[in-house]
This record gives sequence, C-alpha cells and structure tokens, in this order.
Amino acid sequence: MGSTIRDVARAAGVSASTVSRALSERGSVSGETRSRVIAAAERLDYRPNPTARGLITGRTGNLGLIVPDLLNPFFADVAKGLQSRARATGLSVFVADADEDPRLELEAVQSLTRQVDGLVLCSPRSDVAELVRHAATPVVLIHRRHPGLSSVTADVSGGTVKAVQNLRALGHTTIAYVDGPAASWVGGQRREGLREAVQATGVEVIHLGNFAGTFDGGFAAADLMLASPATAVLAYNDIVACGLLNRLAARGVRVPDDVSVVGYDDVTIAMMTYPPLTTVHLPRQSAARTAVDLLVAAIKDPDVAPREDVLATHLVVRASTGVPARR
Amino acid sequence: MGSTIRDVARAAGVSASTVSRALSERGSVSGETRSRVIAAAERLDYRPNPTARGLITGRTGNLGLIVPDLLNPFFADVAKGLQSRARATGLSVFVADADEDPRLELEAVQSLTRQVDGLVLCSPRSDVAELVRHAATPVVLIHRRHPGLSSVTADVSGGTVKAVQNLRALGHTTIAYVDGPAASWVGGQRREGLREAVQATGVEVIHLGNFAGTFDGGFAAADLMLASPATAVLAYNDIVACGLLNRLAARGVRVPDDVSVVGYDDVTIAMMTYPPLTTVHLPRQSAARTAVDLLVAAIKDPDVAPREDVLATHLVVRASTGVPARR
DNA sequence: GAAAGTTGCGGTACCGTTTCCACGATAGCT
DNA sequence: AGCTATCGTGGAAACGGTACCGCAACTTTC
Repeated sequence: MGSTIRDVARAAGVSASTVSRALSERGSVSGETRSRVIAAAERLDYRPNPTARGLITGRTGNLGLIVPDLLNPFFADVAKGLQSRARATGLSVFVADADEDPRLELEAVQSLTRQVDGLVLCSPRSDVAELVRHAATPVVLIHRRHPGLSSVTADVSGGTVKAVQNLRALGHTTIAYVDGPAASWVGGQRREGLREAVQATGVEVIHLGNFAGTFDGGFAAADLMLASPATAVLAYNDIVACGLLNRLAARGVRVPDDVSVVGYDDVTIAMMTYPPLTTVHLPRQSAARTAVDLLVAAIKDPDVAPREDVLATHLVVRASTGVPARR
Repeated sequence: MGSTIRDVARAAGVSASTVSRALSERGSVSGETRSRVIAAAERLDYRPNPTARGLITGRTGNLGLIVPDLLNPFFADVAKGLQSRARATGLSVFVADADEDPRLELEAVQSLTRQVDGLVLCSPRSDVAELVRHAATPVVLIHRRHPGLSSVTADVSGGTVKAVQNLRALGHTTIAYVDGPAASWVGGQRREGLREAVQATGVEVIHLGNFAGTFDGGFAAADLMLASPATAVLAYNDIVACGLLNRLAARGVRVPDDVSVVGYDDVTIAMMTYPPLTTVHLPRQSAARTAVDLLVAAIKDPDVAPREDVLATHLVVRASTGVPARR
C-alpha cells in the first residue's frame, strides 16, 4: 500500500534520515544522493504520512473554519475563499457548520483545535473569550472584533453611510431599517453607521425592529415598511432584502418606482433578484485570504502582534433603488 | 499545555496502558481503577492526541468531501448535511472546493486521502476511475454512479417525468429544455427522463442546447425559449431557472401566465424567486446522511459490498407554473 | 603540513497513543 | 491442595516520520 520512508531509504541505498532531509529540502544532502532519493521516492510513489509527520513536528498542515450556517451564501463564500487560499499555501481546511448554535460552536472548537494549526471563527454567535479559552491554536476572527485577537472585518458602518448618502442623493428623506437578531455584532456596526449617516445627511431613519436574518424575516418586515412613511428600506442583509422584494412584489408595490430597497453583503443572489439588488458590498474572498495570511503568520511566530484588519466596503448600485415617487 | 496520557497515568497512580484501556472502554479494567483514571483525566482536562492515536490505529476520525463549487447552494447543502451527520457520528470533515476544475479534484483527492478515513465525491467533474485510483480510502459518490462504487443518487429521470406530466396536465404540449454542460452526468439522467416522459405523455420537447449551469446560462436561454413555440420551460437547475425568470421579467413576459418555468434541485433560492419556483426536489441532506452511513460501513468493513442508493424525488409545485395562455 | 572548519551521512531518540504479551493474584474446579 | 481459567495490570514494541548528535572525509587556513 503506502510505502514508508524506510522503503525509500532501502531502495535508494541510504538511511531514513537522509531521505527525510533530501525530500524536505532541509539540511545538507549532496546533489547526487538527493536525485537518487527523489527517483526512488517517485518510483515507489512515496508520500510522507502526514499523521506521523504531525506527531513529531506538532504541525498538522490543517486549518479549521467555523461558520454559523453554510447555507448562507455569505459564509459559503468565506469557506470557498479560505479553501482556495489555504490550498495555495499548502494547507487543507476543516469546515464546521455550527447551525447557528453557540453550543455547537464550542464543541467544534474543541474537536478541531487539536487537529489544526489555526482556527478561523467566522461571525461567531457565542462569547469569543470562551471559545478562545478552549482553543489550543492561534485564532483569527472574521466579521467580529475582540481585544487581543487578530480579526478581519469590513467597514460596515462606512458602507452604511455610503448607502444612505446615495439614497439621500436620489431624494429619499425617510428611510426604514430592518434590523436582524439583536445580539449580532455586525448589527451593532450597522446601527452605528446609521447614526453617523443621520448626522451627516439629515435623513430620518425609522427602525422597524428586529427580525430574523432570513427570507421570512424580510417578508414579514415588508408590511411594516409599507405602513411607515419611508420611501426606501435598508435590509439587514441580501436575503432579508430578497424577502422584502418578494412581499413587495406580491403586494403590487413596484421597485424602485414606489420603494427603493438596499441590502448588505452583495452575495450572488443579489444579482439574481428582480430587479437586481442595490447592496453594500462586503468583501468575503479577500477577507478569507487575509484571515489565512494572518493565521499563517501567527503559526510561524506565535508572539506576533495581533492585527485588526478592516476591509473597505462599497455600494453596488443596481436596479432596486431609484428616485422616490410622491406617495 | 495539553496533558498527555502519562500525566494522567502518574496522577492516577497507574500505567499509561491502563489509562488507555480505562478511557477507551476497551479491555478489562476494574471499576475502581477506571473511576480514578477518569477523575484524573477530568482534573487535568486530558484529551487524547488525535494525531498520535491516528498514527497507531490508522484511523483519523475524519471524512473528506470534494465538491465542484461551494457557492452553488446545492453543494453547500450537501456539505452542511454531511457535516451534521459526521458530527453525530463523531467525525470531522475536510471540505475541498475544486472550483469546477478536474485537475483540482484530483489534487484534492491526493492531498486529502491520507488524512481521512473515507472520501465523498459530490458530482465529480473528472473521470471517477482516475480519482479512485489515487484514493487510499473508501469512496462514496453523490450524484453520480460508477460501477463497483457505493453511490447515492436521486431519481432525476423519475422527477423529470413527474414534472412533464404536471405540465401536460396543465395543458402544455410543447416544452423547451435548457440543458447544462454536455459532459454532466446528471444532464444525461435528465435527458433520459425527458425521453421517457415524451413516450409517456406525448408532449413535444424542444432542446434549446447546452448552456452554462449558471444564472447567466438561464438568462441567455430565455430569448431562445421565447422564439420557440414552447409554452413551458424546464431548466437545468434552479439557478438557471432563476436566470430565465429574470430575463423573462425584463422582457415583460409574465410567469406563469405567458410562460411556465420549472427548475431542478429545490435549493433555498427556489422559494425566493418571484414568482416562487416550481421545481423538482432533489434530496441533499438525506443524500449526505446516507453517504456518511455508507462510508462508515465501508470503513468498518472494507469488504462490504458497494451499494447504489437511489433516493426518491418529487415535484414541488409553486407559482411559476400554470395553465398556458394562447400565444 | 597540521589545525580548524565544513559537509554529508548514519544512528538513535523521540512525538503520544494503542496493542500485544507476560505476569501475579484471585477464583473456580476436581 | 493442586491445577487451570480469568482478571487486572504493567512493560515494551510499534506506528512513520523528524531532529539532534556524532563521526568520517574533505576543504580551507595560516
């Protein structure tokens, strides 16, 4: 089956340690010996056993990613980006879906931490300090910040300001906001952005309250929005916006003629709605890339100072926003 | 940091082998000794090092999943289902996104196979025999069949028949079909189902040709569909259907009044389109569950006979299909 | 030409766990 | 009482690598 380093050593007429050195490009080996070893390894189709290597080096060559829900395209995107960057770095990645359950998040940390060199926590729902206490490896956060930890976040409040400015420029003066789960960290960021935007532009913001961050959440919020004097609505994320669009269409409200809708995230389906959704673009693939890089740095040197990267956001204007009609 | 089995042994006043036996419920240990060991392990927060255990047992406790594209909600769903079932079985899962690239699929097999006890290949794009040649562990296929391998597929052709029968019952006699990539295995299944359906119902099927299995593919196909005499259209999958809906809406065609649209997969966004999409439901979470179970069986006994499970499909009728208008 | 440094390689000791074997003690049998 | 099972336990080997040390041969230096 799998040939071992000793098989290669025998075939090449050298010792096991020499094979190890020759193949890992470490230590000094004569060119002639090295090529003989490489030839033998090739012939036997030898691949170092990662488990055995991991035992002695303490490195697994793996990264772990914990997300609240893979079905949310936002997290799927992060997973994809992380995967791709990890592959480029020669790492494999464990993915754990915590099903929006803080308990499962902790469980995932515990079961993964021994098998990976580093952990990426994406939008964790639970207490970060608690999670980190159970992690035996470096940790990087995505879409959440925590003192003393490296993190990659997006400038959500800046994006919010841009969105509101754009709506204001179109002529909207009263804007509804559909909030998500109250505990959400990014939710806090958005509300802060809204306060800033109100100060900067003078628009009036109507908080419609907390809804689930899902299609149904948006669906439910639509009726409240229509009952309000707002001419535009900012949704917690694109999925919520999608629910809004749907309910609005069902009620015969035209978008953007009667109501303008703006989402957050710019996930794939934001382009697929009708009309295509104006949305605040949050970088995901690049966030994932950065997260891998931060992690790799922390693995190489555990004492490296944590870094809090904030990625720029921008507004993607599509067809769901326009000049408000008189109501 | 992490305490070892010897630390526990010392703390409990026994040997390392006794600790191993006590904790793994294997072999004979007196009740008194066991509880002393367990107490010591608890106190030291001892967790067996999975790497070391893996080295000696040859088991990693991990599963590998290779999908073409995590952004496709279909595959994200499979990943989620697999993950959840694996967790319930005490396994962790590696996820590899091959980016629709056969070369990356092979690479993923090679880099994962030594770190897992079993591999799940979901809709592989490449030659399955070639992939399996490089796998050192049991393999289960999802959404593809291959002689000698366990697989979990959905009865796509049966679902197709149901879809066509439904359209026929509504009064459609000419149906367009938007095909996906020519090489696709499921594509073949759908075409076969179409042939069956034509025989059974006598409808006429117009093949609009091969398109990318994406939103853009559907977008592009819409114009061809409108130029044909068909009153209903079957799309390669829900995403393609979504593209169709969009282009139809943009051209002022009403769904389902002017044209009926049917998708495949029943992914989440099928509920979120306007109008909500009638679609052939393909089980994913249960496919993933079955795949884990088949794999676990194959891991326990490598000589177990391969099983080809075919899961039932059904038509989910939503608002995108209706009685055809005279054109 | 001898001392010192460099290079290439083999031997050995681990990494942390499980598994196999041996051994003493206790129990059950004739 | 002696002989054989059975049970509980400790010791040692093994899994497949890498790291460290030491040694021989060769090169450099004054």
